[in-house]
Amino acid sequence: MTEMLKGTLEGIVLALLALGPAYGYEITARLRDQGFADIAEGTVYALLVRIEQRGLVDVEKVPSEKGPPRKVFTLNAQGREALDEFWSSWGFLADRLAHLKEGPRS
Amino acid sequence: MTEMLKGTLEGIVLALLALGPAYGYEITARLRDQGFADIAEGTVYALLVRIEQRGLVDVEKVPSEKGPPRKVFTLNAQGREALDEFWSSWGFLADRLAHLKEGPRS
DNA sequence: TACCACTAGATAGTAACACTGAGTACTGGA
DNA sequence: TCCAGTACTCAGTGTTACTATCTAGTGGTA
Repeated sequence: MTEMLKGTLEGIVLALLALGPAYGYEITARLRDQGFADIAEGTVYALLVRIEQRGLVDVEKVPSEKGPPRKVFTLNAQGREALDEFWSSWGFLADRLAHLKEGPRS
Repeated sequence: MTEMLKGTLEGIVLALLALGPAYGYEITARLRDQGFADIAEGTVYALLVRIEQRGLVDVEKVPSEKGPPRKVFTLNAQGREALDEFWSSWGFLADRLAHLKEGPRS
């Protein structure tokens, strides 16, 4: 399972960010709500650093009433493009897998 | 895309083997037929070594009319169990992703 | 004969990614 | 004072697919 997430988790986070800006801790919480209960915080933050460095998100520091300032991530144009590519790849894979699961004609 | 295959490719190969015994070269060809055009031969052989070492397949050497002897892989009980687990994990992931793609209620 | 294409498999080294585990920093309540 | 919750960071690890190269056997062809 953990291996299956590779590459996919990034797409999932991009999809979450497409719904609106969010900060790391919040994204982790949303992932848990979505059923991904056992994804480590460290994993999410590392992923966010990656997509920031690749320029897929805009970042803004926002002070928090509780705890250290939040790093709010907003999906930008490049990020939306990456998300589209992700959905395309995912669609291909899901389609192939669906064929394999029942009746592999062709 | 190549990252998204991690973990998934193993399941795909197990699913192919569930259709009947096959050897490496044949599996590579089948993958290409299935649309996975750019999967390197070396990748498939390495994967087959892994699933053999984990005891998911039975192996038999069969002489070939053309070229060196073939290593024919047959999915065994443990392999079928692993395949079931794979479909279960895949089902979960595909379900979550489908929710995310359109209308993320919950 | 010499060479090439096809079949068939093995292997060493690399990059990407998620995980573990620990740490820093700030707030408010018991 | 200590702990729980919020919020982020970082070093080190294991798995996996990729690239590139190599060995080996058969048959066809220049």
